[in-house]
Amino acid sequence: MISEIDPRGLIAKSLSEHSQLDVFDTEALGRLKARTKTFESGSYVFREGLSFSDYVFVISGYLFRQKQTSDGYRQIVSFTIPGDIVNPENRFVNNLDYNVVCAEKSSIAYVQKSEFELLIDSHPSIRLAVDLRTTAESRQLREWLLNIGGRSAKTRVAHFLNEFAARTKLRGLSDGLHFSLPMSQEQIGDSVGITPVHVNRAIRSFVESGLISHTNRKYEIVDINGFRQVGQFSEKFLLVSNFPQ
Amino acid sequence: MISEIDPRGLIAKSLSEHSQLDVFDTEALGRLKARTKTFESGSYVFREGLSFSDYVFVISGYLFRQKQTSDGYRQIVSFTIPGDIVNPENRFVNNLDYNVVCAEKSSIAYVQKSEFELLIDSHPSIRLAVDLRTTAESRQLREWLLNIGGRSAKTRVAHFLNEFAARTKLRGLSDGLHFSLPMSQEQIGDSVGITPVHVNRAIRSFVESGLISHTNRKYEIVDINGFRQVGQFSEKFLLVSNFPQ
DNA sequence: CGGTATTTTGAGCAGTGTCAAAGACGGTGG
DNA sequence: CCACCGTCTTTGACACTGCTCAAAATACCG
Repeated sequence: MISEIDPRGLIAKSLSEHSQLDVFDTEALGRLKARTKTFESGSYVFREGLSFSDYVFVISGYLFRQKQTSDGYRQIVSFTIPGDIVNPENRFVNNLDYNVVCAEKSSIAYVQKSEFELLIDSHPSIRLAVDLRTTAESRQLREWLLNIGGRSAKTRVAHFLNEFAARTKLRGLSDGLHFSLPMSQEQIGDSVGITPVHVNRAIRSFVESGLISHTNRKYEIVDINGFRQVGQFSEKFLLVSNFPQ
Repeated sequence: MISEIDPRGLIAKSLSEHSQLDVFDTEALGRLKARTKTFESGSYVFREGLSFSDYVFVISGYLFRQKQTSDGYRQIVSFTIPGDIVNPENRFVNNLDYNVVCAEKSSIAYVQKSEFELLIDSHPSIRLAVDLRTTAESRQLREWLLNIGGRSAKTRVAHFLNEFAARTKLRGLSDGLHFSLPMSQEQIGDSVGITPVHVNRAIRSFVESGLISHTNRKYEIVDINGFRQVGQFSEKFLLVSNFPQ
């Protein structure tokens, strides 16, 4: 099941989302020594505040970054897809301000801090690629802020589903119209700031109006233009434009 | 009024918030050649998507970074205080995904891209400081996401006011208890995702319960512990810990 | 196959939003 | 220096989105 995914290619693909990598860069990425580990659904890959030193790449599976209020509400602040770096801030700090939890059984690769940073230092375009990924993630945070702060419950859910479709397509993990989303409706709710009951009503309304179809956790976007419109979704925020202008 | 603020010292102070700068770093920062410009309240310093090339520092005044939905809602995604870099992503991209607007009359310093990057390249601790500021800003975005997604209207407003107090204190711009907040209640609402009417009710309730006092746009936090508790506020997220652990 | 977690649905309610108007403030021009 | 005007704050009444509680139906897992 996982075997069809090429970890090294995925990471290179992730890093070349916003700028070019050449063959030497890609090969160097392929030579990284990684220790891989599998986590069950729901298990914590990182705990907030604990220090670490390795870089962590997602090989397969989807993970959440999440924070909590003092009265127990859990807010999902982003999710990773295969190829993403879980802790890019590892270059600058040695702990995280969020927890990282698996949405499903996931496979994770650990790369030593020194080894990855040596790679970055010797390959300027890999360094740029990592920096651009970080910039892109900041943009995603701001878009989520706009989504949660400024849109209705239904629109938020549609935006979230559109984002998942777009990101997996960009990474070559789906065709952008058919995908299985390994998240409960409660987790979707915690991502967009509404209750699971309301997530359900939103999704059902999309199905009823013929925008998507949905069974178990498989989604098909039937009317992509209509669905994007409902979610006020534009994939512009997923793409950062690189120099030169 | 502005004359009591030392721009160069402020920028150094901003950059040394999360790591150490030595005298040589500070002096080098002081030698930066800057072109300064004054903007009126409400004017745009940057427009989303437009390309630029200079680094922009805030000398005095408060600015918003803001985005809009397609149906016109405006979400403020962060605000800057004097000493901040408005566009730190200038190192990697040449345009912004948000607009930058003055909350009040503000003074801005432009530093040439090449000059600032030369400085970064020759001063590793300045480079680290900039990277740490960027990391800190990502943390702030995630905290805002938690605030908007997971807390009640009153709690959000209290959290926002606490954050303003804490950040200005950290930068040496207030004592953390008395401050004038140059934002309308509508702008506060757009920051935390509620209507201005509701912001007003929240603030009034804080006044009535003796947590703060408030006239015009001057605030005094009377019961700091109580007010932090109401806002579920901890300033941990403002501080990133530097290596070594 | 049984037990558990998730999805789905309903009914009632609470927190926020909407609309509207009055009061306060601050800036401007005469 | 004052009167005016526009913007912001404050307040009230009411509507509605989204939440709570609860229970049934369905899917998942060992």
